Amino acid sequence: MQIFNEQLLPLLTMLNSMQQMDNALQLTLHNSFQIVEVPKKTIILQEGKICTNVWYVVKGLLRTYCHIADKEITTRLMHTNYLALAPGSYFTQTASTETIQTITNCTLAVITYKSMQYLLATYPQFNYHNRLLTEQYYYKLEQRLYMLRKQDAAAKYQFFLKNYSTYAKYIPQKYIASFLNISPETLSRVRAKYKKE
Amino acid sequence: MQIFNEQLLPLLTMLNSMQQMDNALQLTLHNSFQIVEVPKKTIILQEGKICTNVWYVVKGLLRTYCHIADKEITTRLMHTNYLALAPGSYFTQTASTETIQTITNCTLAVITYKSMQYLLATYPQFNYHNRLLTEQYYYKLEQRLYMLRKQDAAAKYQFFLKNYSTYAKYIPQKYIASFLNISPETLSRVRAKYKKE
DNA sequence: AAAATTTATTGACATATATCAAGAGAAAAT
DNA sequence: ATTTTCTCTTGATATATGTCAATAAATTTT
Repeated sequence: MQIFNEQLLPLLTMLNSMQQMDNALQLTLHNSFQIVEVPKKTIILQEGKICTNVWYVVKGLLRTYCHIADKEITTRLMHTNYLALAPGSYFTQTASTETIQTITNCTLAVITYKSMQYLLATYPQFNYHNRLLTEQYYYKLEQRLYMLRKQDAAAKYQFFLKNYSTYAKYIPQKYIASFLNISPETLSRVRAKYKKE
Repeated sequence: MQIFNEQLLPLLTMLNSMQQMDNALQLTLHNSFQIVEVPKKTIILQEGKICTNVWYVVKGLLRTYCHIADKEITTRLMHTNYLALAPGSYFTQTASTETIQTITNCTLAVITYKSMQYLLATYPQFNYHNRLLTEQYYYKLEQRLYMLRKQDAAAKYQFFLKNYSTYAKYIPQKYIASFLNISPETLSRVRAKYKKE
């Protein structure tokens, strides 16, 4: 019996819960990953480069950010059990407009775009898992879009609390502010008001 | 040789360009569609219902809208060669928070969720096309999210002009305004300024 | 541990956009 | 064709949030 790396078990379990993977697929997938330890504040994908990896977050917190009108905007917050990538770049294998950076020290499982393409071509079944994952990430993206449409700063912050409360204390407020598309000062005031009540 | 409905040819061509479909898949897919004519301002999916169809837009314009803080917000604009659905509802087969409505008279090709699931289960290859489509729609969604982060109303309107110019004149301004997350009055002022220059 | 740097808070003020309202224009209904 | 309804425009005003600045707090570096 194959001994799987326990750090990959949550990922494999999640994929198997969608649809049991054939042994060959599961084994090859498992062996395609490489575990890496990354210190905090490390850039793992630089804007302008092509995203040729997917990073499965075993442990830790990351963010993606980009520049809009000269400002650094945090566009995504990624935590344990999340797949980190720059979708726009990864899907089309063109230069990324986003940078991916660790916030805390992280344990990541890396798989290359090439390995993924091999797996998808060799095990047609794997397209199913991939489609479901893409659908899930589409749904999450839609939730963030709805957040940006919310009435005011307080409502946006509530969205953050609801979805990221577990990790809230590890994320600098200026990141949260740009993620919510409000100024750090406004976020500070919203939080101050919250504490009072 | 199979005679395909010419109204479905652009869709089939597009899917084949991703990866040539086997004859059986192509034929079954083709025959799973039903062509319908829908008058303008018709609701084809009501908020609260489960989205059990995908509508391929042969001809015409549609929108999705939802309610945020008692206001009707247009969340998507869909035109010829687009796949119309309520992703959040369709993917999970739960009640939709969005309504889908025609703007103009439309010719639509309808396929049911059930047929799609059958095709995906019977022809594993089809998961590939589905994943690529989901990726494409993910990318478009991301573009709309970036739009909402733009500096001011004028920049948002520019996004609209760039992406929807062909259809602009058929879309009531109040729909455009809520799509861009600005008030109709502000949009009117932005446009007035544009005309001057 | 102390110094230096970064981040968060708080106040004062500026500003883009929302809201309200009234009239003009366009589309739909009779 | 005329009336009715809906949509768009334009002005006046309100307001939430951005910007600037100065201090406080926290984090990082030496």
